[in-house]
Parts: sequence; structure tokens; C-alpha cells
Amino acid sequence: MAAKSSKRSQRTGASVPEPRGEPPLSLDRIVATAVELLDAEGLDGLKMRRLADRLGSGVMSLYWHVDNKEDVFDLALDSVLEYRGTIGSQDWRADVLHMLEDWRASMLRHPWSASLLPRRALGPNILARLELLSKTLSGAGVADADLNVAIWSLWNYVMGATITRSSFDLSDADRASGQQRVEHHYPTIERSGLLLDDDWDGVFRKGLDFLLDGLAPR
Amino acid sequence: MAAKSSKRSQRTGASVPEPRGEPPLSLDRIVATAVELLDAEGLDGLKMRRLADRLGSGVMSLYWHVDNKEDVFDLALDSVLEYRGTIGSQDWRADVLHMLEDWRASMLRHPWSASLLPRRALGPNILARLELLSKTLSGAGVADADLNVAIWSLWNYVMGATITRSSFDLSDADRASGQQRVEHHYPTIERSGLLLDDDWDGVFRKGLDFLLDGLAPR
DNA sequence: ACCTGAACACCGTTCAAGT
DNA sequence: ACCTGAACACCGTTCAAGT
Repeated sequence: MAAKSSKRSQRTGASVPEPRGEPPLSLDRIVATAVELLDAEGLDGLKMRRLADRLGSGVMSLYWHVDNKEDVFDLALDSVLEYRGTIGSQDWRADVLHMLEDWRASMLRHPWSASLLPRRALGPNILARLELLSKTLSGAGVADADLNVAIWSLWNYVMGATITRSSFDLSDADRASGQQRVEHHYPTIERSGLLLDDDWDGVFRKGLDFLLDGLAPR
Repeated sequence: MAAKSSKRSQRTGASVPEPRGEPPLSLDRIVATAVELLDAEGLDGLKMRRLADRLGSGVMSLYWHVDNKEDVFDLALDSVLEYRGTIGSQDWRADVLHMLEDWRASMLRHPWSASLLPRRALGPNILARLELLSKTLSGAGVADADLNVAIWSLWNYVMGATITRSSFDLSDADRASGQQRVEHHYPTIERSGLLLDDDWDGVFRKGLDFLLDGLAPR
């Protein structure tokens, strides 16, 4: 899968046009490849040397395009948060639900992104999502004084749900062993099978509905 | 999670009072010092060598008490999540609010803990908190079928709020520069001053109230 | 403008060894 | 049972240099 071994296998002497060589380095290629690597190996799997390997370049070549590793994280994160949807139906609540479901889905497609987002400065794509959300709620009649509370409450909920799901997803074994450790010690949790529950989508949607009920303009 | 196999010996009985030097290494001392170091330097600041330095021992001495660095993280995290409160008033909603505020406060006291919690297996102290929460909600009349939804919704909200706050807290400069970048591009956000809002406690409480309204047994 | 290898200052952990 | 230094296999980044 990892098409490494791209150790520049062109030793035909003359500098003929690259037959199948790598295209030249560019910021876009670096970011796209970083996302691939992060998807495949997780947050800890992104190493500058490994990224360079995938790109068929030397490690230090990356540093001409990028300041440092944090830069790579920021760019990869924002690239994954682009919003391509539209809004403008007559139903503000449907619009909001769609935006938040899409946001969550984008992060779940790249399980490293959710836990990274709160730690980094907000990039243009996430700001655009917040702007759209604000505009929709404001247009629906949420008073200015209530707007920030609404936005941050939704942010908190979506981020918590997505971080939790994408982290727990990685370790089903842990959950099973957790449920086992629970037996005889935590009777209520044991009875409800809390740690075995995996209706993530349903839970997400129901909690979100409760929040929107409360936030809805009256 | 660490089930520290056979280790653990408590110095029983009378030995010579410590002559000014460091007390001997012990799991408890290691965990307590790790928490101090994490509080002072953040998640990235915990290094085995630095931890050993603080303890006045060689690095490798730690590895007799602990399997690896992840072990240290797990133990530090759980130690910070202990719940010392009581419940049992007649007001289930007050009980729940108190438990969740206390949980959040514990994590905010150790800003590295919130972002760590979703990534690790659930330790005994957080399980005890979940058990208490489940029991309270169940006793208040939440049907078994609704219990997991209630717990996970609250979990999502509390974790999202706490992770966000403890992360953003570290970088007020980022928020200011974020608000600056926002000007002229994101009018609704600019007008509401979303990124400058710092009524974290108020936002937390209001969103939580909305959730509880929805989750409350009818 | 763009790319590179050598080298530095780390860091977690294995190992063989000491008491 | 408990602790240790030397050594290994990394990793991000600086630097001087190449085209």
C-alpha cells in the first residue's frame, strides 16, 4: 500500500524527461500527501521523513515549502474542513442540522482531525463554517445577545461527540475490556451496557435536537 | 490502562527518617510528580528524563515502576479525575449539575487532562463518575432505553466544552489574531465578537441547561 | 528559486549489569 | 527487589552547500 521505495530509481545517466518520476514538490502535493499519511497512520504517524519518502524527495526539501511540522498540521487540518454545501432552504433548522452533520462527517472521514482542531488556531475553512452557522442562526431570529452562546454550545457538542467517536473508534478492544472491568463494580453502567453502545449517529442526533430546542428563537 | 502487575511495595514499618535526600521512588510519587510536570509544561512537556530529574533518580529507574510512558499518562490522568463529592439531595437536577461542574473543574485545573481523556481507556475514577451519573439519572426517572443517550450526550457536551476551553486558554494571542483575520471576511462573526467571547462558564451552563431540559424525564 | 546530505540535539526504551 | 549508565533507533530542524 505504502508505495515507498521511490528512492529515485532513475539512474539512466542522461537527464531525459522523467518517465514516471514524481511531479515536482509543491505545497498542494505536500498537504494532500500529509492528509493521506495521517489517514493511514494517525497523528503520531506523521513524520517529516516519512512524508518526504512518500513524496519522493529528501526530508529537507519540505522545509523550503513549509516552516515546520506544525505548519503541515495546520494546512492538513484546514484542507479537510472545506465546506462545499449550500444552504438557503426555508427551514433554518434543517440547514443547521445539515451543516453540523456535514462538519462531523468531514472530521470522521479523517479521524485525526477532530482532536487536532481545538489545539490549533482557527483556519479559514473552519471560520467559514462558523460564519455560515452564525448567519443562519441570526437569520432565523436568534438575538445577537444569544448568538455566541448558541454557536459555542453547538461547537462544544459537535466537537465532544466527534472527538470521542473518532478516538474510541480506534480502540474497540479497549471498550470491550472496559466493559469487562465494569462488571460487578459499576452496576448501573453494566446494566445499560454503556460502553458497548455504538449508536453514535443516533446519540449525536438526539442530543443535537435537544440543544436546538433550547437554542431556537421563540 | 495499567494493571501494574506484581509491583507495588509499600514501605512498612520503621525505617530511618529520610536524611534530607529524596524519598525513595514509588508509583505514587511518580504519578504525583508527573501531574506537577504536566501542569507546568503541558502534554508535550512530559519527558521521561525530565520526570526522572524532578524525582532525583535516573531515567531508567522509572521503568521498574512503570511499563512505559503511556502508563504514566494513564495513571496521571486517572489520578486527576477522582471524585470526592456527595450526592443525594432531593433535587436530581442539582445533583447532576454539581457532578458535571465538578468534573469540568477538575479537568480545567489540569488543562492537559481533557484532551487526553478521550484518547485513553477509561480508568476507574472516570468510570465511577459515569456510574454515579447513571445512577442519578436513572433514579430521577430516565427510562433505561434513554439512559445511554443521556449519558453520552452529556459526555459529549462536557468534553467538547472542556477541551475547547483548556486548549484555547493556552493561546489568547491566537484568538486575538484570529479575530483580526476575521475582519472584513466573516461579517457575522466579526459583529458578534465570537472569538473574543470569554464567558466560558456562562456558555457552559446555558448549553447544559438546554440539554437537561431535553433529557429530563417526563 | 529550489533541493540536498551531514550533523546536532534531542527522546523513549532495551540491555547488561550493579546493589 | 530496586536502581543505573551506556547504547540504540529514532525525529525535528540548522547549516552550509549545491543547482
